[in-house]
Formats: sequence, structure tokens, C-alpha cells
Amino acid sequence: MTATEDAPAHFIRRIIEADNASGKWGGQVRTRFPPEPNGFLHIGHAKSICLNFGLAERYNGSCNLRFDDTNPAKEEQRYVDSITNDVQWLGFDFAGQPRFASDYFETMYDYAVELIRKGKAYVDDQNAEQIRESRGTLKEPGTPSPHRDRSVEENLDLFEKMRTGEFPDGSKVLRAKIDMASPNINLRDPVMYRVLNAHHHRTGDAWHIYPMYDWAHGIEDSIEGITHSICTLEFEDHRPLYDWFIEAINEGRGPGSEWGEPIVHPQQIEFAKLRPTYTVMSKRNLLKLVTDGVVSGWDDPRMPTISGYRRRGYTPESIRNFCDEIGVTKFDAMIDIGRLENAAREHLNKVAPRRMAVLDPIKVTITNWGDGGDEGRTEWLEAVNNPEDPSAGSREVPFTKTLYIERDDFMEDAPRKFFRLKPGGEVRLRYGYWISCHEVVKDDAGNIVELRCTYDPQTKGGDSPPPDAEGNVRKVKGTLHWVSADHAVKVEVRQFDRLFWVEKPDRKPKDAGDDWTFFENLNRDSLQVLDACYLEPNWKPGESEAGFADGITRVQFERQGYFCLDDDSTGDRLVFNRTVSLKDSWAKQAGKG
RNA sequence: UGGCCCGUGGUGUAACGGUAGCACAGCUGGUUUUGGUCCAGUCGGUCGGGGUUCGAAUCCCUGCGGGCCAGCCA
Repeated sequence: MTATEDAPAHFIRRIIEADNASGKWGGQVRTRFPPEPNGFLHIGHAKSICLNFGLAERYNGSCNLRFDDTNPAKEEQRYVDSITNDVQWLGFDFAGQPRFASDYFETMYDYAVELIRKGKAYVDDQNAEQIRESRGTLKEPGTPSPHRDRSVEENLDLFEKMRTGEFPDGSKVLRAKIDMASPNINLRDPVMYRVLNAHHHRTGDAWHIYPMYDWAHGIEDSIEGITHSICTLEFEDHRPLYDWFIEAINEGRGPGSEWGEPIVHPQQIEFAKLRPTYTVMSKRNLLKLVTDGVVSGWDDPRMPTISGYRRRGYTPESIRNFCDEIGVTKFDAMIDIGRLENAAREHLNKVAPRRMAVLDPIKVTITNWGDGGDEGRTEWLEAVNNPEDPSAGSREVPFTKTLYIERDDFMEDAPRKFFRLKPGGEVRLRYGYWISCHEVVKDDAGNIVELRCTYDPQTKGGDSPPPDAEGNVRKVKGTLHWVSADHAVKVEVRQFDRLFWVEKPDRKPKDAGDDWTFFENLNRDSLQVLDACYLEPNWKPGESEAGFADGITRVQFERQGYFCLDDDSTGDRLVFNRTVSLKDSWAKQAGKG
């Protein structure tokens, strides 16, 4: 928290602080997060959520979760539920229940009638194609509709009939009468209402017209008393229209006016949305990944959705920290997705309990295990649960004659800087003993099937042996994780790689043909399932030391990465998802060749 | 000559007319029973050209580059 409080104020905070200083809103700050319930939330929404709710927290204001449900053709209750859940999981509180634009339909209708009576809106009989053609182009002005100068009475009558369902879909619209020659196309008599005889997930069949975004959004904000209406850059061109609608409603309002008192005029402010590397973000492309079976669903751990990151094991804190770190500007920047991975490592390092698990096992036999007593004995050795958090305590891990270590941790012909296990070499088994390898057993195909090693009874717990006669202490460079073959639990581990090979997967190359899609950039090996991994037996799902508030079981498998228990787990088969690997400077060096 | 917006190290972001700083990544080294963490050091930048000013990343002009806009989507 201190980090964010100390961070310099970004441009939206400056606006708010200036407003507070001038008393524009009486020191009040009210924001909102206004998703359309037509899909699942992704990491880009998280930035907006953290911004809006974060500002409310910082300035002692409030932030509403408001569903912009103005298009029943695309919206569903299940999206409302999932979005609500995601916002709560991220840790934000929206004072009571979510709001809905549809709750304001009646008020919006009244305002529309008011604009008609003021001569600022009219019913147009043109169809969609005619309207498009008469709108003009980016360089040429539009031409007025033949219905633009209908009488107020006729407009009122037609609009009423639109509402009550007397017209078929698309046959009529209500338009604002602004300026068909405006260089800003949004001002060329924008549509306010369309006829849509559709069933709405909340208002049912009460309405046969539905408001367009530009008309509806400012009114929603105004009704809720929003002070700062924050949206993304592509709405910049819409701001003049946002302001026009509210000013049109307020025209002639005031004390004693037949129209009543002026309504609140929130300030729309635009910022650059989040664009992470190595992923697609549009709802359309995300949907295609799901429908084409590239991923298992919206919550596939490889998806950039909130539900995907949750299932992957990301903590709400890590996502919020990430959103705080990347800043808020009007520059359309690309954010290295590695920043999000770092945020996960940073948080999980502090709170994830440690366990040992061997993902790709190779058998190790301690040939002199009998030297220390009964060859069949099990020694229980103390292991620290989290070196970053002493209060996490310790546990005991079993050491026996037969163990598993990671296949990668042994090399027969090792380079100089490889300080793991090699023939004749000695390493520490973490919290166990020091061992050295004296024999490599292979099958007929030449695959290593077993390492025969000896242990040093004087290194119990992994400690250094006593000094020799000259006072020299033997040292080892490498420390390996391991499990007892007799005690280990066999589990499944799923490792994920990024879904795409290139930074901007939806960027079509210049020389690409018409049949090109972003699927060309898919990483077809983004999922690796390891079904024979061995986990130390100290495992009690749901009882990890950290006690994550969201009920998700998260853990660090030492030297490998952070993992979480997947819901696919059953009583006799645990499934772990790798959230993110640990940093691996050996892999980096080995990769240099 | 359509309109609007945006250009600061590799990436992101500060400096709001007065010493170009921070973070991440990279690289060096140190500590370490995780090649993790942690610590120290280091590399590296104001898109170009004019102008205003004692002084410009900041203000003005211009060029270049990037983004958005012609849904009865949001």
C-alpha cells in the first residue's frame, strides 16, 4: 500500500485533486465500472476496475458496479453473475448490489421525450443502410434525413408507438438533431433509440425500444451522481456527444422551469486500455479460442480472463499490484506480460508454503543406507515451510533408501558450471543428506533408469559435515529437491506456456493472404500435462499455511515454481496448475549455449 | 489538405518553465540448504527541424511516426 500511496499522481488523480481543491464536486468522488454483460472479464477490465475502485478508495468516495445492459440481443444473466463474482474476487466492494442501466430506462425515455419537445430529437423512418449512406464519410459531410423536420407532435406520437411495439425491428429510430456536417461523425444526428422487439434478461418484454450507448451512458452516470466518468481512449470522439446530451437536457432547466432542475453533468475522462504482449484481448478473438477448442473454456488457465488467471493460481493481490505498477496515461502502450508474471512471483514468494515435488522423476538408490541403521528405516527430517515467513513453521519429510530426484538435476557429461548431480559429484538433498553418485544404470535403449549413490550420515538435515583434521569443511555447490519413493504421492501437473509465439498475435503481417487469421501465431504446445509427478506426503489440500482467503490452495514446489490445486482434482488424484515458474538463471545461461 | 488524441532509456512511467528520476528487464558482483529470495553496482532516454525564453521534455509552429472514428455494438 505504501508504494502506491507514494507513487506520483497520474493525470486522472491530478484532475480529481484539482476538482477537490476548487470544490467543483464538494470534495466528492464517485466513479463506476460499467461493463456490458455480454462476455467474461479479462485482465484489461482489471485495469479499469482497479482504477475506478482504487480512486474511490483513495479519495474516500464510492464506486458503483453498473451493468450497461442496453442491448438485450447480446446480454445474458450468466455474464452478470460471472462479472460480479470476478469484481468481488479482486477484492472490491460496490456498496450493496450492482446497478443496472435497465433500471433507468423509464427516466431515459422521459428525457428523450423532453428532447423531442425541445426540438432536439426526431423519429427517422430510414433503414440502417439509408442512414449509413446519408451519414457521409470521414471527409465528406452527411445529408439530412427527409424526416428531420417532422413536427414535435408527430415525433411524440411515433416515439410512443415505437415504445409500445407497433413497429418491426429496425423500421424506425429516434435520432438527435445535431449537425449532419460535423467533422465529428458522432455528432451527425446519432441514433438514440432503435426498435428491438427482444426479450431483455431483466426487463423482460416491457420494452420494444432500447437506448444506444451514447445516449444511455451519460444519463446512467448522471442518475448515479458520478463525478468522474472514466473510459478508454476510443471514446474520446464521443465526449462531445456525451456533453451535448446532458447540456440538451439541462437547457432551459433551473428554478421554476417546466423541465425541472438541471441534472448532474459528470466529466468523461479517457485513458489508454491495457494491451499486454503475447495475447489477444478482444471478446471476438477470445471467443474464437473457446469455440474452436484451442482452450478448454473461458477459465482455461492460459486465457487472459480474470477467471483464467484465478484458475491459474494468480492471487487478487498480484493482479492489483500489477495494475498499480503499470500506470495510467493516454499513451497507447504495450505492457510486457512478464510484468504480470513478476507480480505473481513477488506476492507468492511471500505467502506460498513450500513443498517438494519431483515432476520428471529419476530413481535414486542410496546404496549405503544400511550404514546408518536398518536399511528399511524411514528418517523424518525437518523442513522449513516458508523461509520468507518464519511464522509458517516447519514440517517433517521422510527420507528412505529409494528416492526420486528431477531428471534435469543429473547430467552424465556435465559442463563446468553445472553444479547439480553428476557421476562422482556430490550434492545436497535439501533438508536431507549429501549424496554422491557412483553408478549410472541404463536400460537397453540407453535411457538412465536409476542412479546409485552413497550418502554421508554426517550431513543429516543437509548440514555441512564437521571439519577435517586441518579444519577444512567440505562444500557442495548444488542443492536438489527430492521425495521418498516409498511415501510420495503421485499427482498430475499441468504446465502452461503462452498461447502465442509473437508479441502481437492479432497483428496481420503485411504479406499475409486474405485467409490469414491470428491462429497462425498460435503456440500449439502451450499445455504440457505431466501425469506421473511425485509430491512429498505432507499435503493437506485447503490447509496450506497461508490460508488464502479465496479458498484456493497455492504452493511453491521448491526450485520450480508456484502451483495451485485445480478443481479437476479428485480424492485420489490431485491436479496442480503451474501458476508461474521461479526465475531460472541456470536455464538462461544454459540457453546461451 | 476530414476530425480528435498520443510520442521521454529495451519496456512502462515521473519531472507540469529551473539538476531528466523511478520501476521492470539486461549485465557485474555479494549473501544463500531453492541457480529462488535478498543486497550492491552498472548499462541506457526527451521523434526531427525551427521559434519564444536567462533557461524548454515541458510553451508555440512545422514535419515525421503511432492510435481512434463512417454499428440501429459498447
